[in-house]
Amino acid sequence: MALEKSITDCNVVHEDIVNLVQKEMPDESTFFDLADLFSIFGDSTRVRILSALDIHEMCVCDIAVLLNLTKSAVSHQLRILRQANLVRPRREGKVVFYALADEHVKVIFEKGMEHIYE
Amino acid sequence: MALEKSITDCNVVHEDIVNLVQKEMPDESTFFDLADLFSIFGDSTRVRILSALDIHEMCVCDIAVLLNLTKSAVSHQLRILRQANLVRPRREGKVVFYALADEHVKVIFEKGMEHIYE
DNA sequence: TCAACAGTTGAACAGTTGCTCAACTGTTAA
DNA sequence: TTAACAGTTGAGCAACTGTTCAACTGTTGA
Repeated sequence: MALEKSITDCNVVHEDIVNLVQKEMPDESTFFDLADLFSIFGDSTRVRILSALDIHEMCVCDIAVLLNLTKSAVSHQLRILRQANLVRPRREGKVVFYALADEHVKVIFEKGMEHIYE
Repeated sequence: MALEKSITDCNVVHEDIVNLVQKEMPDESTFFDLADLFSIFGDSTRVRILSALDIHEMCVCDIAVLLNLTKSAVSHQLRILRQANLVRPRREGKVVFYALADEHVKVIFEKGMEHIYE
């Protein structure tokens, strides 16, 4: 694939490297998906919710009290987490319990921790 | 530690669970650090830069041409990546080469991919 | 049937963020 | 010394995001 015409004001300094990297790199859409996933982890409120649910499933009120947020704020964030398949709701009467959807969350967490504490 | 007075309009529905989770959860500052790290991965431009550098070290011009961005835009993003210790600069004459700082980046990437493609 | 409460939703607002632009620094080569 | 070019930086702007507020739905129990 040829290099697209650049909007930059500089010459290609190392065309061989650019071509190599362009050939090896994943599809552009992959990066949008990746960025979307990581930006969900990029908010401390959502990360705290995920961390809490990693310990025990909780209802919206529990989370709100634990993190000192309004039910509304929690619910908005849970919607985002739900849409990303990171949490799973379970209704029991008036109460909706949320739990982590899978193990990936935990692993991504741990890798982030490792980077911070080195 | 006692539960802080909640701003929510709801009663604690499951006080035992809230207390358990509160006891087990990491420090609040941990979540700010984690969110800061992940929000860096939460932008497709930065993710693309990191992915490119994962294949080969590159100078600012190379990256700009590859991703069809201005040098300025790339430089701004590289500063953010530098400050987070995710990339490392190496000057050679007029040219500054950037490379990934460590292996964590790669691992965090891969875990993100795994979640997307399941 | 209806009051009470858990949870959801959409609009609005404040704060944040990524890019552009223009001016700058640093290095090389003539 | 100075022109040329790689890269950096700060201000400004447009787009995005998280919270609040108010109104809503859904379920329970009296």
